[in-house]
Amino acid sequence: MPELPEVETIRKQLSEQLIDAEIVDVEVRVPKIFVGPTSSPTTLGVNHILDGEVIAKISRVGKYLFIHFSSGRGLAIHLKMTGRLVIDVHTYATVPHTRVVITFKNKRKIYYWDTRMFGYLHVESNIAEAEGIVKAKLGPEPWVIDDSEFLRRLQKTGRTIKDAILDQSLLAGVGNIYASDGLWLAGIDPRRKANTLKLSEVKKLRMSLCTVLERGLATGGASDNSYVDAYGKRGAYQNEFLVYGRTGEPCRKCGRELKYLKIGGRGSWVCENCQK
DNA sequence: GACAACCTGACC
DNA sequence: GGTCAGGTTGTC
Repeated sequence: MPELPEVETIRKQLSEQLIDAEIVDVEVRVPKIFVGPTSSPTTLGVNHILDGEVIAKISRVGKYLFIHFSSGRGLAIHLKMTGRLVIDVHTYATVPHTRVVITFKNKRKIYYWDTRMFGYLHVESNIAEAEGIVKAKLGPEPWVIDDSEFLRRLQKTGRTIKDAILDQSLLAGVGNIYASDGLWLAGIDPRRKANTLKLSEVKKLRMSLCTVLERGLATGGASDNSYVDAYGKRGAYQNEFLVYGRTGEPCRKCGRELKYLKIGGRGSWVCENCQK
């Protein structure tokens, strides 16, 4: 599900609600999702490994979330395709696919819900260090990468530009929705080889990616499929997709039919008139 | 760099 | 029955 705007929305909401909250226990319904500090799954049932931990800060790198405890320990979280983190939406206690429940001393609860179970919560003994390792592995986010650095990175690969911007080690935070929409806004064909882009096109692409990510943030994210925010509410970016998922619908610039393509195994949408 | 794998569910 | 799905990792 979630790309940078969705994960950032959740990060903000968790921060608003749960700074200084103290954990009393963690209910593990699927052990492989709540992973212990030795990188091994925990056991089924109530787990006391985080008892007494107090949330000091919640940060995000790309699509990863880091819950920092005042002890220096923490949780590294990735929601992958269908992960949700919701606060106090108590219907989640009994609904199918709730995998982990964290309970706080003030009676509040975080439910981790995930149909496909690709996501995880990793217990980290040093969360700052864990965050640093992820940060080092990932590329910069679109609003901080330098245009010439972006160009340099794109010139090193023979892949399509679509594949390249989805590569988190090249550029962090962009997923299939914002990649598809950003390429359309920049007027660049997703099938182009990344190393054929000129500096002027790279600049335009970076700006366009920033624009669509900011639009995603402003609308509370894309709830085309299963995404909901930390309050269980849907975003609205799906109502203004530029091309994502709009097979056969008219291009918002020229009115021509948008085409569906498969690039690097992922769905892609393109206006062959506007994207070159 | 291509492709399968990790899973479940929705849709044709 | 088959294909597709917002992501990442590990294999050839």
